[in-house]
Amino acid sequence: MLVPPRAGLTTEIVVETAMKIADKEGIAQLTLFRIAEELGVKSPSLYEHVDGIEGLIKLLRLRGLKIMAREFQRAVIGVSGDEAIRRFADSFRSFVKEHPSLYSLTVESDIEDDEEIRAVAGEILDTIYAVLRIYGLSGEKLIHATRYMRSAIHGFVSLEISGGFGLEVSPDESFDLIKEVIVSNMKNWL
Amino acid sequence: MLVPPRAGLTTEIVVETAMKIADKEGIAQLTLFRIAEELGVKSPSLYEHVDGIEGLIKLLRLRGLKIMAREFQRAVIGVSGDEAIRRFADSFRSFVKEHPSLYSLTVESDIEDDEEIRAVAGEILDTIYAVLRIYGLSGEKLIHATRYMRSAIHGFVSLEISGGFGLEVSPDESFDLIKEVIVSNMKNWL
DNA sequence: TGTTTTACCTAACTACATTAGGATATAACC
DNA sequence: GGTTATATCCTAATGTAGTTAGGTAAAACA
Repeated sequence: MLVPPRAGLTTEIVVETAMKIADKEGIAQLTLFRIAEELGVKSPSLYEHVDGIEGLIKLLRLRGLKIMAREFQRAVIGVSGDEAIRRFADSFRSFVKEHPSLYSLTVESDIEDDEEIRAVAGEILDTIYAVLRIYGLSGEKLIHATRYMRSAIHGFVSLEISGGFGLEVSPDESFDLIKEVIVSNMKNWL
Repeated sequence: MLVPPRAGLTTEIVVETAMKIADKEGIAQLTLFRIAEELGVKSPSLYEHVDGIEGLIKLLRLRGLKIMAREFQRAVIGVSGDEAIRRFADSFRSFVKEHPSLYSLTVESDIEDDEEIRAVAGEILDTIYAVLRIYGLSGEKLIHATRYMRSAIHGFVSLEISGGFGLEVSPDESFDLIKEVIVSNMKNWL
């Protein structure tokens, strides 16, 4: 049959499709109508698989955090110290460039009560902690240093994807410098 | 008359009201209907004063940038060097806490073709340049250093307002440390 | 004072999210 | 294999928001 009587959707397929639309066409284009069209069904049918647009966005947020957690862990496996920081920063930036909309969703956590989301976010934090503990950081110092590193990297990539930097001067070079600044700050944290 | 026949609106009043709603109730509540209700008119009437929701948001973005430009300039008047950096950072954070929604609008510039917006954004950059030139920075070094400082401060405050930090460890203390890290980095920029 | 302009209105249209209820393919079971 | 049950899809209809068209009366002006 050219048009199968059932599309054979799953929550997984809907989330995957939503992710592609969000990252390729922007978050504004992410409507149930648009997703349904892409999947060859009508928008009310999606309610069988996701809990409305709100529920879908929660799933996207979780998906984004899971990908980040995985990529960050892979990035720092087998390395430590300065090189681990550089690889973490690079994998962070790569993720954001590949999934700009997904990333923006992961930031808008808004007092997240979802247990699973909290767990994956905790995994990401643990990866950072593992990297920074090599520098002798622990306790509150570790927390402050982590906040600093997250701020600098998140700040850079979020300004970058929203077009906040001019392009006459190379953003790659700026990012390289920022990585080195972070590295040197960790070597003798206040 | 209890109900005046004309509300006597101006673009200014509409923008001001929109700003209050956005910052107090969140960007999601910022609808023409909500603004009209607040002003005692019907939503189509707003089209006399602003160019739809899109035009209103552009005005809000401009308004946000103008306030920022003014506050940052005032913050660093009469001081220079380390203290100027600290005051800039503090006024940045204060603005974002007071106008979280307005701030988020200023970040989503998206290849802004608006000449006025570009001009005000340039003013803000000039203030930062003026502060950092004291450290002997110029040319590309100045650009890189500026990007670093913006990234760290923007990163911190945007993570902070979106609830990205736990509260067991004081965010104020983290921010104080970040300011000192930035100061020391400027003293011997790479 | 008469005329024009402006600021508001109602009515109506579009887009999107959502719910209710129905049809049938697919799966489960006998 | 035939019957039943469930799940997946549908159409129809509702609510909210943005927007446009066109009307009316207040305000500005000459």
